[in-house]
Amino acid sequence: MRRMNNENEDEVLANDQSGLQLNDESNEGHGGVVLKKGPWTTSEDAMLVDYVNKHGEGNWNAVQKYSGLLRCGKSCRLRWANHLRPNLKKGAFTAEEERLIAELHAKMGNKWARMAAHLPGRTDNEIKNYWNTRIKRRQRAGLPLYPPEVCVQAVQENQHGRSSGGINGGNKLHHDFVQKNYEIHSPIFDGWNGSQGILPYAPELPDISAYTSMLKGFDSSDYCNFEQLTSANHKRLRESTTPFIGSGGMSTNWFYPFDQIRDNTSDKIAQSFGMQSPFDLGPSPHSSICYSHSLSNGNSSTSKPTYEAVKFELPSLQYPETDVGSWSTSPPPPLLESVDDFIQSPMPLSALDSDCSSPQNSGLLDALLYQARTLSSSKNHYSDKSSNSSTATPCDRALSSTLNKYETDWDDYTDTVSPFGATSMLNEYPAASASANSLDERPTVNSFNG
DNA sequence: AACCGACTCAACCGCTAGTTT
DNA sequence: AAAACTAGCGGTTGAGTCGGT
Repeated sequence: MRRMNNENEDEVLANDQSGLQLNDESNEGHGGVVLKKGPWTTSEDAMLVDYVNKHGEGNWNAVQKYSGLLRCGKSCRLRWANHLRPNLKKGAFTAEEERLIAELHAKMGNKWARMAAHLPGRTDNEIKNYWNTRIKRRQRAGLPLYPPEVCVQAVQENQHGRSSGGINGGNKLHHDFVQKNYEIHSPIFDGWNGSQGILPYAPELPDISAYTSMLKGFDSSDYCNFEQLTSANHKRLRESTTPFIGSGGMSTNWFYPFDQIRDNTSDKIAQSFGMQSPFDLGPSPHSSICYSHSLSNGNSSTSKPTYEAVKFELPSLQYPETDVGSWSTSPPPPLLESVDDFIQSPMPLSALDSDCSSPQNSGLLDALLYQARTLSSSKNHYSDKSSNSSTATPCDRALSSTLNKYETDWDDYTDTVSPFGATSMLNEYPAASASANSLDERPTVNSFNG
């Protein structure tokens, strides 16, 4: 296919004008012409380029009529956009591009076209493929999706946005950033029901007030019809249902069992991996920033009654970007849209703030900060090893501590000999460990068994 | 050498939003 | 206002390739 040389492509075309999905009755063009599907040949490319040169882009449905191509307009547009248009950059992504993609994805989510707009010469399809591949690799290896600098930057930008106030001064983190780095699963997203009672540990759930603070302004009635939501919007919801390791049983095994890390040493490890409440900014909340960990425990014995509500409501935290102006004052849009936009809501780079649509009700960071405040004001048995600037608020200190520790842990995490590194987690997750030695994952070196 | 599983990526499909009639 | 059309987006699929056994 893509590596098929041009000669072979033309051969295919010559030998098989009627083959290769050509006779799909459902693909008739104008005048009942059967449209071709499948790989493009060089001659088809030439025809398309010729057409575009003469008529310009757009009006793709006319291509077939005027160029003689037996392709639907859609196919032509795609071929042009992804392969034929000038200034396309081919080849592997550079490190800078990869960093930018991660950064963009942290803020935009699966908005491939928007991301492509920030990566000259790259196509949405290319970025999408890259990201999906990256997701697979990193998930298999038990690595966080986003590099630490992206997490830190995102958090800092968010914090900055908050401090600068204004209606757009809130969350710039995308749901995927939240979900994949905080691993806040929703039953919508991860088949929570099937996992109830499965997880071997029962993380303390954050005070629901953290969430309610995120949700303030939301009409509770928006959350009442979950069943309809899930069925009606099944396809769209999958967008955020990035399959995690063990997602067959869901995220059940995504983390090594909490029970196994109860001694002092392993407690630290657990904290490093954010085994506490993902919003727990106490011991090592930082780790929840980029280390995936599941909230979808479903262990009812420890889950607060509100937990389910949390899980239900989380996807509804963002409004459609068109609603930015009314973010702080208007009731939320219908849940369906809320969920969809939560999943897909664009969170443009701060440097590209023109379309910044961050709501005041910021969600993740608010929850983080709220929890930080809560924890700071309560007795903190890890209290204040961090520098306590006289001006810093407890919240700031907690966040600062979070970020610092997070960076440290990232180093540990990427340190293959570190007992706090990925190795330990992978060893607790054989499936991940078994296949973790590829590409950007570091090989597992040793095991750590607490 | 053959097999097999993982990976990559081009292309397709379904859907939605915007525009035109 | 509604229907039809068009463009674009994001998810998914499947064929080819690669690397390990």
